Amino acid sequence: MKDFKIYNTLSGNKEVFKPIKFDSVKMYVCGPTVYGEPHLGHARPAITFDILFRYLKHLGYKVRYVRNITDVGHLLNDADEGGDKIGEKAKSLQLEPMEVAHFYTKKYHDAMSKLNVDSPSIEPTASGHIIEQIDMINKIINNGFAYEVNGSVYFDVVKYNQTNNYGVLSGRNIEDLMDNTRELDGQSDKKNQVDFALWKKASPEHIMRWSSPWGDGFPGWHLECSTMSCKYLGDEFDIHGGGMDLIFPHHEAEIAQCCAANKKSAAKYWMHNNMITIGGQKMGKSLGNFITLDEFFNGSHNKLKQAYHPMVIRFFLLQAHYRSTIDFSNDALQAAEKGLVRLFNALKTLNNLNPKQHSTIDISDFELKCDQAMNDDLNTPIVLSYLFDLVKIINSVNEGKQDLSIDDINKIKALTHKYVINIFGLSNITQETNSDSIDGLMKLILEIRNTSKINKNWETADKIRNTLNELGIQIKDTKDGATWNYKN
RNA sequence: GGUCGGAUGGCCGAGUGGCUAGGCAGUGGUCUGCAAAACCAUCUACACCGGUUCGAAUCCGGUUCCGACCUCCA
Repeated sequence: MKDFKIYNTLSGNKEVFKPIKFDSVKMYVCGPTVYGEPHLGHARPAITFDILFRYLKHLGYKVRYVRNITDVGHLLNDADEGGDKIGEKAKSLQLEPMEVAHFYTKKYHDAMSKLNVDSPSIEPTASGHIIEQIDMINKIINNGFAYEVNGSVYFDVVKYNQTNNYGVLSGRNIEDLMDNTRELDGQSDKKNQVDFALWKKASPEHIMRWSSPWGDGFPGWHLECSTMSCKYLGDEFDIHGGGMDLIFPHHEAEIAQCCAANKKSAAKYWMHNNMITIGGQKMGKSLGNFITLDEFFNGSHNKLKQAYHPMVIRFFLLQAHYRSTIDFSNDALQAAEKGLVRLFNALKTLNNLNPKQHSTIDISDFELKCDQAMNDDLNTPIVLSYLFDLVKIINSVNEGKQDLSIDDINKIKALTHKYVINIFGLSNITQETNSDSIDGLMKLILEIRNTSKINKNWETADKIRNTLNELGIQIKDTKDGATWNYKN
């Protein structure tokens, strides 16, 4: 437990993880804005931090994991007007904004559930914490780090930076930011371009709005995470996670808000997953190449050659380290699918191995090696490589080329269950039959085929094999007779 | 333009100053009436140019290319 290292964006180094309270961990991860179909980009942080959540629990910590739902329509463009995503969607569909948010929240939950992402401990919504956000704004104003103009409230970054470091996380310095920030393309109420909104006055046509001491409006787009993490995890908590694209400005602003309000910088460890690409290209709304999770699951996108089981996507993501970019392509996904099937076939084989008196192969250090890989900043691809070494061993034993004792078989069972099922959250994608009548039918058909084979009636035997194949059922002739399974 | 990261074999993707990552594909084999499946074995590598070192894919410098953020995004 003491050797668990994670990469902290704050320091730029791997650090030994030490929770603030010895036996419990408090973590916060930025969740989705629910205005559109959940897509591949949502899967990466969800799965990365699901693995972390599971691993921390496995290490024996009590974990409180908070992941928000952003259901407040923040401005598309912080500079001035521009619509908000949820509001725009609601207008175009002629729906109440909360109908839009609810619809996509449900879709997100469905997709996460298919990916076997565990539900976090708390999943708060931004709209449910308007009062808390207003309170936090007041704190920041009272501490002198925010100002009100025309019904909007802005964070005074320049003033904040005199006593704090705006840029601790992202490594930016304020002078560069001042130089680089674009010319205002409209009149802005902000004192400086680097300032960001804590509260925005709602224009008459803005449909998502709440009343506040500064008039009708809506909270700024960095505030909810600061507010909700403080509310449920305290002013100081252990881990804050999210995608790398959020480092600046979102997480930088969160730190500033928390310091300005509470004089404490919120999280001790900041963890960021890298992005995904599709065919080597960044996936993004603006590029129009994003593929929704549903499209992956049913193969309906024109860039996909087939449907991919959610577990294939999960497995595929685990084959890369979370801080590397990962490229999605049909070739890579098909490779992952085969690898996943092979892994689970071996686990099935493992249950039927004949133990011998002594093992001819030493498996004693596999668990240690797996643990070490996980402790090294969640190196899931290395763990998988060890698991595939075990696959090879299991198959060799099954072939009679190696022996394993009952003790060692049980050790392997425990180890694979711990990693494959509990920590990685994978499951078998091969369809198992669940119908007695199908089982009986197949048994009959295979018997008839076997009789044909004995009688050297190849025509009938092959017809059975080929027809079943066309129906999606694969016959496998083995030494011990024929078996069958559904093709994926 | 500023800040940061990357370039690994046919594809994906780890890693590291000397010791085979792994998956998929390919090739060879086992099995089979034939095939498929399954299993076993195995080939292809570290962008380019210099430097440090007994030794570099791994460290340092330079070059080229790619990407991320700076603007909504996971």
